[in-house]
Amino acid sequence: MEHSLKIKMNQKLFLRNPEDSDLGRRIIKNGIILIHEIGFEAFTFKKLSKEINTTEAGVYRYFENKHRLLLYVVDWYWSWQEYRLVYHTNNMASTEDKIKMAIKLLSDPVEDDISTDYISEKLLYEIVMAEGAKSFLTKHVAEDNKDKLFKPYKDLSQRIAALIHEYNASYGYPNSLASTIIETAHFQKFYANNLPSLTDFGNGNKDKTVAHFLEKLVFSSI
Amino acid sequence: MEHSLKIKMNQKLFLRNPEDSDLGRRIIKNGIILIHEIGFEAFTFKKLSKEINTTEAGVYRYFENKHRLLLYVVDWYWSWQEYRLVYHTNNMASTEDKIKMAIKLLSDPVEDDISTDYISEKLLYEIVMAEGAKSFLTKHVAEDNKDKLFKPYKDLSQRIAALIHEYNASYGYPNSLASTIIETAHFQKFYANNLPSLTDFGNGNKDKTVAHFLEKLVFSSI
DNA sequence: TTAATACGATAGTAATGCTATCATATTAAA
DNA sequence: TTTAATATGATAGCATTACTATCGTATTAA
Repeated sequence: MEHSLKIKMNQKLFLRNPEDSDLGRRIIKNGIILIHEIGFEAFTFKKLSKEINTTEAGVYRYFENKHRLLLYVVDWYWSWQEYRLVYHTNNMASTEDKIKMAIKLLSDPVEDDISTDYISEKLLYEIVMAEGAKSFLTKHVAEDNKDKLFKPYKDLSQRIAALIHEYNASYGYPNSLASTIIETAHFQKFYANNLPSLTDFGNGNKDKTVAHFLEKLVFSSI
Repeated sequence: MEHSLKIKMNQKLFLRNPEDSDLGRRIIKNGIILIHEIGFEAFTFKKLSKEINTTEAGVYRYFENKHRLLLYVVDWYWSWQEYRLVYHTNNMASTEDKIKMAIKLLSDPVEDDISTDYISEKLLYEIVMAEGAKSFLTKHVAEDNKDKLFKPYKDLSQRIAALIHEYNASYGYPNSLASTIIETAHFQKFYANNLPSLTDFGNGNKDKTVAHFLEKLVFSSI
């Protein structure tokens, strides 16, 4: 049996649905590759259009601007993470195990899976680590939020918050703890790669991992 | 007695030291105001030069580009926070109290203090909340790090890590916990203001604060 | 008194972030 | 099967951004 994961994306993210055409899928696929390669600041639609043999105007027909494209791929990533969480905790009895699985899925290195042929989950993971915060650190965060552009992130966070509540209903900060887990998983990885003195995940410490750090943090406090 | 706080800034941050001239101080002062007002993406040296009645070239004589100016003010902020931490924990006997003070200083609303007439700490705090991560989320983070441009942040983090180690020498993740405290304090504030469902700090919950959330988190796990 | 410097004024240039128009190929509807 | 709609390619254009360079003058330091 072939599995093919189809994530329903918010219509406000795009002008024309990139899933529906070859050009659209090339925009997503090579957009991810190019953002990963040169960084979101240096990334332009002109450069992308050259990579995929179309014109700048061709890309603009799909996305209003590069920030919307970033939101698209970041949203896709969070939806994918939520799907993975549901999938991997489906048959689990213990809430503790479910929370541990959530931490593991957010912290462990991501490998490409077969779910979508034109999206590299591994590159997406690195993009979210390095550029993810830029999707909401803008002056138009309020309008974007009204358009529900952060829903996938919130859904994931709320799902984890619900697990925390299930584990201990008297704990006072399930939502903050959930968003902290998600942010910290990605930030600590970024630090470990780029500013390692801010972490304890040196090359010598094979036993010390982001997942273990977060597990201790979470289960001590809830 | 008049106190005047002088923070020694990394020479690589600027081409000409902005502290040394009236124009330089106007660049810093109004740079902070303008970044706060329109956001770092929309901020340009041309707009800033108009505000302070100089020319674009005039600003470029002080800073290579706007990212360096952001680094300058962010570095200033972290140095100021470290200074505050040292100052406020100076006469404390208990390590626990010192850690609580660190959390408090990073989490509580910042008010302008008299330390520097041309820098608004309150605006800086909001800039760091909304734009701070952009100072290191770049493709040139490695070179910037070599130039020690993140030293103030690291110094603050290491000082907190040292307190954590002092409190419990057997705890395995003092550096990661310290950087997590700093990041989380600012991120949770940003969320509370902009994406409140990711937090538990609604207007109704006067007793629930970022400081209390972090205190519980930290002292449960160490 | 001269020499250095800081700054204002102005110009220029490549790249960015778009918008608009027109032609053509393909697909869908009548 | 003709017609109409749609998607893409090709090209142009334009305001803004992100700089760099030059020149004259006022102020300051040697």
